Amino acid sequence: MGKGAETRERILDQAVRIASRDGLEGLTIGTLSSELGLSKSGLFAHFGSKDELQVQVLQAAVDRFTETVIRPALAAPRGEPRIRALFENWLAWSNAPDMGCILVGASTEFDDRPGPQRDILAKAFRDRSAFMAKAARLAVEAGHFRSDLDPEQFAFDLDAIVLGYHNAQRLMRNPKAGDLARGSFERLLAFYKA
Amino acid sequence: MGKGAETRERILDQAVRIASRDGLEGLTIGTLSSELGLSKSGLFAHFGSKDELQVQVLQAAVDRFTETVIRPALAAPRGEPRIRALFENWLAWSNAPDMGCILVGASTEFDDRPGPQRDILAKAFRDRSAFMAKAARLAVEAGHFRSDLDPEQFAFDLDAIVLGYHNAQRLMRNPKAGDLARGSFERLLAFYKA
DNA sequence: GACAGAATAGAACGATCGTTCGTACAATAC
DNA sequence: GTATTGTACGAACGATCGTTCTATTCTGTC
Repeated sequence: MGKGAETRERILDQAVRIASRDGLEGLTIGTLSSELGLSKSGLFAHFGSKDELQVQVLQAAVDRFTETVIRPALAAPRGEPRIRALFENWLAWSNAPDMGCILVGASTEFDDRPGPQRDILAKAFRDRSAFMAKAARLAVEAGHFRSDLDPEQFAFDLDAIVLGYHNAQRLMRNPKAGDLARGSFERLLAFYKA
Repeated sequence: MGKGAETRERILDQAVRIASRDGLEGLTIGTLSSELGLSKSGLFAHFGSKDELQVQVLQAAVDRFTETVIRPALAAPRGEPRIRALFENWLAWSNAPDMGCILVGASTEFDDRPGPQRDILAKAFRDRSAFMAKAARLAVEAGHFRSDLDPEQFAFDLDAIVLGYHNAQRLMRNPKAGDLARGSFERLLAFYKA
């Protein structure tokens, strides 16, 4: 990896952190460069525009989500175990102060503003839904879940629980957020179990 | 109502609209004043600071939510009908282009930033949860729901469904978002029905 | 070790940010 | 009708925004 790519990674690393705290629009080239000890123009040259910086930050966040939540879940056996692993990994991600916020935050920042940022997010969320739906189908095939299960509905339900957890945990600071999310999750599983 | 209060209302009205599109931080005194045909300083004088403007915009949004979603639901009979009314009003609110976004958006903008904005949001969300929990308790008393229902869990579940709807509808533009949310809602009700 | 290209710094641009100030007009009180 | 108060404006402030230059330093190649 050349020197350029190396610092670019360092930049994105810090940028994800800032964007998770202040949102993607709150991420500023000035503060980002000064926190990294770089010059504004030096940092800017890596991306060419703020839009491109935002796009790359988003892509980095999406990649990390895949690496942290999705991929480890694939190590668990198909069916219910994999779905449980996915859920727990996801809760942990959502709780991480440096990253949990960025995708949810960006999704509300850009859901009404067309552009590449929105496109990346929409694709990432649709992919995630598709992954959950597929995991549900595999659970049906494995005999863990009822065969009349609607995979898309299952994906929606699971997504909603994690969003609810995020809100209860981060905004309301509800100490029972984890218990409530798991309660909801167990009811979901109980309903679909074969 | 004096002239001052009148323009202040006009300002907040437009401000809620802008904040719903661009977020509370994206709401700018310059654009807000120019969209209203006012001078920056004239508008500014009504609030004294951007923080205070944000606080009043948030409070206005919370009040409108109460007026649009909560109060009409209270007109429905206690128990299941009231809960159904609440749910449908809430979905409609979430879909309104001018307002549905502002509370959800602001909650992710400020969930990691202490201050009066966060306080207002956290209180509003906790109050809403408490209202849902109480509605669930009334449904138990009315004999519509099982007596072993956990009101707090019910409130979490309902909250999560609407958040999931919001995300599926606004970001993913999933045309089935309404069906999915209602499917989830019916499963919730079926589970708790006496 | 000279050289080409990439990587970074520095200064400056116009625009816009939130905010302050002094002033002018409008409404209200006496 | 005058005095007082409330309401809005215009100009300007310093700070910061994203961006564009030019110049300098560093990196890797023959």
